[in-house]
Amino acid sequence: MLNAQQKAAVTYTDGPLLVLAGAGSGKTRVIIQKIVHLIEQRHYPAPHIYAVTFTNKAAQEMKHRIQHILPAERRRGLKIATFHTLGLHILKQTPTLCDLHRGFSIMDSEDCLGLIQTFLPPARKRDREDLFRIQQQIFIWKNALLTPEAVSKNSLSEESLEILSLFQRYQDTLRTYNAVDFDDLIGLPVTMLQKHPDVLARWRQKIRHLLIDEYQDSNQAQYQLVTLLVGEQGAFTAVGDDSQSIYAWRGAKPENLSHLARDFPTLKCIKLEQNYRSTGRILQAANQLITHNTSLYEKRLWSELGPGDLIRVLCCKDGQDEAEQVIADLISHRLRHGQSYNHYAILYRGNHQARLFENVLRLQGIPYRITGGDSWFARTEIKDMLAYMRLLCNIQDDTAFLRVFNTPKRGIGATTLETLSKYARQKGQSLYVCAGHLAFLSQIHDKSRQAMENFLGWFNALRVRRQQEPIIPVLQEMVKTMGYETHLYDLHDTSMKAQKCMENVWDLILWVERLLEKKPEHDLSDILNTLMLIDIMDQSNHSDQEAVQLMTLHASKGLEFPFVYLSGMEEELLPHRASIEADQIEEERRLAYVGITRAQRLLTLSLAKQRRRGGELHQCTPSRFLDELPEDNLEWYGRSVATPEQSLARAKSHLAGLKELLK
DNA sequence: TGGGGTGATATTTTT
DNA sequence: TATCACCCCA
Repeated sequence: MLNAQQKAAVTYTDGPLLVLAGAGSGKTRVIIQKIVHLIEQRHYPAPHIYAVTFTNKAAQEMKHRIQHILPAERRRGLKIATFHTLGLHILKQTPTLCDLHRGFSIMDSEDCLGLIQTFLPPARKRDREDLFRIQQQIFIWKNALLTPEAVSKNSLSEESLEILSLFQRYQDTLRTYNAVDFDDLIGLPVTMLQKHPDVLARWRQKIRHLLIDEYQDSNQAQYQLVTLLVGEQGAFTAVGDDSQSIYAWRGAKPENLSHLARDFPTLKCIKLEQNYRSTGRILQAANQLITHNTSLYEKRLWSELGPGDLIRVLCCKDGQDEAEQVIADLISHRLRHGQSYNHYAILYRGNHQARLFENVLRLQGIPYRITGGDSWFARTEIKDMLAYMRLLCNIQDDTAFLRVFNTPKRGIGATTLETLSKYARQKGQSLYVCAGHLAFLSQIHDKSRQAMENFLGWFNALRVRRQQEPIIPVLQEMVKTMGYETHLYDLHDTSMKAQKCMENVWDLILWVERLLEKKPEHDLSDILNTLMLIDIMDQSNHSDQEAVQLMTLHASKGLEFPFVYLSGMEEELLPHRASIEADQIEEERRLAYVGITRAQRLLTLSLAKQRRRGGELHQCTPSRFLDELPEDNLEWYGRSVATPEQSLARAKSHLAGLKELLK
């Protein structure tokens, strides 16, 4: 059953609609029901409805839920995807209008960073901070939809001027590689649609209603894309909550919520304030915390679920102790209440905090699942394989070539590569293409030439087969003949590791195969691009074997769990140090808000008195956010403020204990 | 192949 | 400090 506001949001189709939905107010439900309403009641054909989310997980969840409501034939052609996937769809329709060709590659942030690195003089290559600053600036420009030319019109500092020239070179290189980065997936469609009204008209016809989840996370470029696609009449439903805006660092503009009212005068706005998720005390705590922020939209969440339990605060000695206490508590709680492990979540600010918990969980033999952290694609063997596949599809992709040409080692060294780079730059063609030129081959030593010719012969044969045969056997053949397994055994000191890597390689092939089965009309390059945007782990996560969930606060948004442990409630960690310095406490507070509102029935906060950070042992102060919670709702454990005497006494007794043990 | 030692390096969040 | 890549030796 829907409440009055939810129902209004679902059935309103007269114009642009903004739904301000507090945490746990049934936001996703509204989107799903609205899709159903559009199809069933308003007879929109499913292919004309597009729902966009920001994370794969959210998209996945939505697809999953709609499967249970709409029969397959009714939802055929319905699009539920991330913003970046939408951008990819648009690019794929008309790549040439964006200066791309069919089969273009997507490069991830790491690839892009590596690319920028190649532009810098060797002396600067090692300065990570420098590198990061450059990437960040380029990212900011791209998200403001600025071209290098546009940027150059402003007066710039010397440093910015230098970054600008790198930006220019970066963009040019991507285009010659026939590649795009993540930001291009949004930016290129926007500029293209602005320039080509006919294409825009086609897309407007195709997308008769656009639904956008977590609208507060959209950035400038994404806002532009939305306004273009929905046209003046504004056939869209945007759902968002400014209190849950936690992606400002990635360019998200929560102001986009209010910009909608400015750009669409007929915008209707509906607030959802009834929370169906959490018990009263948890909700009160969240409400009170967020009042310390200046928010764009006033709202007050309320719940009918009763007050529920107190929020517990576990004060721990250090990070290790925190992990042990939390997990001990979890174990006993589970036993006492006969709960299953997947009803528990441990949340934290940064991925590195997962380690301590992971260790203890493993020690206790408790099943757990970590979301986020290093993705599959960060693994070397996966990146290697993807590079091979990318090159197979797109021989312009020099980044892929650079990875491929000497992995495994083929006796083609730095000198040869340098000669090749020079030659290729002169010719203005890709490395792979040039590598086959006689004019180049004659310039290098016999041994290198032999190696290069062998490699090219082998790879070209694969490319020919790719055109004519089913792709999977070709890929399998490639893996078997490329000598990668031997390379792995050389690389790793244990055969165990090498075997594991090889398994990953075969898993990847398996994934490609499965994706192909699911979408038979796709070719390898489509699959590759899909893989770049979807983390394999997201999908395998669907195996719902029971396990405790570990994830960052960011990753937890949109999810809910009966029992939540929110760890690391300390200054410099939950308001993160960098955010304190950058004066971005409000975003951190929203992050805490997101964490608290994940809990349905029981929330446990934990903090450590000291924590090792880098080399040093760091004394921690409890998070200021703890002071901002209603004290009556909190129940403290172990809050003995240790005076020096107490510490001394504790140390003595500890020592005595040790002596006892030694006897 | 596997064990152990050394030295460098990291610490915010993600498509 | 803890981990990881890397290297050497058995």
